[in-house]
Amino acid sequence: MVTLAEVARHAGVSASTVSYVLSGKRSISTGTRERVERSIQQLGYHPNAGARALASSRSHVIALMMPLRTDMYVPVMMEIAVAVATTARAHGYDVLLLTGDEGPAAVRRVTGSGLADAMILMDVELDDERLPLLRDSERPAVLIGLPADTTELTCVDLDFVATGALCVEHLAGLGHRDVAFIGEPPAVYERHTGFAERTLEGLRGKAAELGVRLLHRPCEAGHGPTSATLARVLDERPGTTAFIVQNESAVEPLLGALRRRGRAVPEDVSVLAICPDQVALQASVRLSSVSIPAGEMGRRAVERIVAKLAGHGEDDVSLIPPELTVRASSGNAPG
Amino acid sequence: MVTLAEVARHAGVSASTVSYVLSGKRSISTGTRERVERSIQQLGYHPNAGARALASSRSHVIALMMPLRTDMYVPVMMEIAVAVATTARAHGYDVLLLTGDEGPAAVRRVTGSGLADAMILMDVELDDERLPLLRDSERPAVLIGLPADTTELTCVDLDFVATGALCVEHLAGLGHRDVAFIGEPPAVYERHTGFAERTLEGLRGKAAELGVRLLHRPCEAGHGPTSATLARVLDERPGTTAFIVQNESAVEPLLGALRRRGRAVPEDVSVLAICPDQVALQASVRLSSVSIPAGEMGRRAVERIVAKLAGHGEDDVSLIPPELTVRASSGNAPG
DNA sequence: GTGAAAGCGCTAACAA
DNA sequence: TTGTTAGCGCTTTCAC
Repeated sequence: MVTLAEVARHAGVSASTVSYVLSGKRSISTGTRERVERSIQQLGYHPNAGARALASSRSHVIALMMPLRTDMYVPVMMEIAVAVATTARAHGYDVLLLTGDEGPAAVRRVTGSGLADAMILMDVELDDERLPLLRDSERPAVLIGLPADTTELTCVDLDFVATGALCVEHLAGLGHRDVAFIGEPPAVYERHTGFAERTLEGLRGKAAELGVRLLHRPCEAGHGPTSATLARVLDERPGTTAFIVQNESAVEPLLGALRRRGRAVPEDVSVLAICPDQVALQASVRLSSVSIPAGEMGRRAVERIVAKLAGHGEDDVSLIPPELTVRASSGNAPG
Repeated sequence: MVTLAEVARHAGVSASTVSYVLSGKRSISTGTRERVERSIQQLGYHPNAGARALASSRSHVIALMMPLRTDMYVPVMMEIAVAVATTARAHGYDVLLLTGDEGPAAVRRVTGSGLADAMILMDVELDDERLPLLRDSERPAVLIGLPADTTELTCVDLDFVATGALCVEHLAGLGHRDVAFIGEPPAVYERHTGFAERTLEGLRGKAAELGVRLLHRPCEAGHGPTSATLARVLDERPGTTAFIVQNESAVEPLLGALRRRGRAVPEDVSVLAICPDQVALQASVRLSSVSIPAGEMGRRAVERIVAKLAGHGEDDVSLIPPELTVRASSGNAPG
């Protein structure tokens, strides 16, 4: 293993000079810098991460805590993770992957040991048990998702309240008066997941405002449960002319079930999805949708973290405004 | 920040004693151990990761290198990642997430800096450019997937050759003589991804052996491309009575397209998938399938790594035998 | 612009 | 069974 001392000897300078060439924390004459850089190349030197962390009390690692639940749409999680990793690298950080199963203990372990300089938490619940720890910790943290109380916390998320409102607005504008909302599986609501409740809030608020009748039905993944949910909705509200879907695994089954009942999209019923663009585009009907900006969320989270680690950057909530793309699945209410 | 020295003082013992209580590398009297453990609790001590890594030259971190490509089925990657993280934690290791975009440089960086003790690589190509580095490195590595040349390498994978053979065998046993194989998108084959080529090898070998006619068609994701592929197959081989699908995004579109053509599954055509159980179960027809044991692959990879880090464990290829579950989508050939 | 040297917190001989 | 101590490789004051 090549050490900094060996590089220093090879370049004929002191250890501190090599260190400063690497960190750029003091000015170095061009000649010296070049000599050092050449030695680094020739010897194939890589600074030892542990030694660096010990001496500087900075690991240059960001911890990313992911849920290990399987009832959330996985590609979104993955896209966030990849965006986090990529953005972090661009800022000189590596990413440590933590799964949710350790719970608050993981927060203690990682912050306590100096394994990571900061953390990003996904899948935040409204009253998340990790939050008190985060508030007390002196290490920066960013939540992807919004808890009930955001004081002393930095959060990044899609504005789901606005998303819900936007969906209702779009459909109301097309003349729909009876709208059904096909949501995530019941467990997601029972867990009080922030995004699910906030979407509902936006939906209900705007529906009340515009005099739209709204039916909310959580829905398990798969064809069977989706058909059953649809059947129930149409029994209870035969006049339903539009569906809002926030459940990737129900999108295609719903389209199939509507077809089997002879309901044409968008002539007889409109379908509006809240999902990643990829899902909207690959569905059997090109779906009008509000997209989930997963990559953008991951990127923003890292940028917030990096700013905080650099000293600037205060606590705040950064909500990404929803964007609705009209495609082939929404149209005027029939009649 | 609480240090080991403070714990030692608090417990009235020396630093090394605390260290040995933590590592278990030498026997400690029960009384001392209890005193030390109580001090650790009371002070809320967490060993500093950097210092530990520096002194022991072990970071207790395993790097996991993931592709950032999006043309592979994401839930499988994710399931592997979660299994790796969970299993690693159970063995006292953390997981560093690397995306593929740094390529071989990431291998150099991580092994050179001692950031990680070992690495796990996913999405291995047949002639992967990271392999020479891995062979030279003194740090253990495990590949999830199989390159062309496995000498000096440790690999874990589903036995895709056997998988292909098993699929043909099952269908041939049901009397099918004309089988079409709907594969991954063309890019996957052009990249010479190990699993795709090996599946094909198993398929072709067994088909030749049993006198089954096999048509291979790569297929892009989505409804449009899948319908087009199906149309082409049925034009070229009107007698096709069975489909093998190794492409999660084509499964449901294929079933839909067959329905639209009035072909009943499994009475008119059989469909056999190579996919995770979840996909097979959530499809509109419960699919006969060979499952992708993603979790098992992640677990095995970590166990191999841990064994190597402990000194035992030699290089070898660990192939998981395929398991075919017959569900509702495969049956006797018509006629 | 550069060097010398004192740690950072822990591990693992070596001693007792 | 326990203590003493010399590093591990780097950063960063302090001095020049």
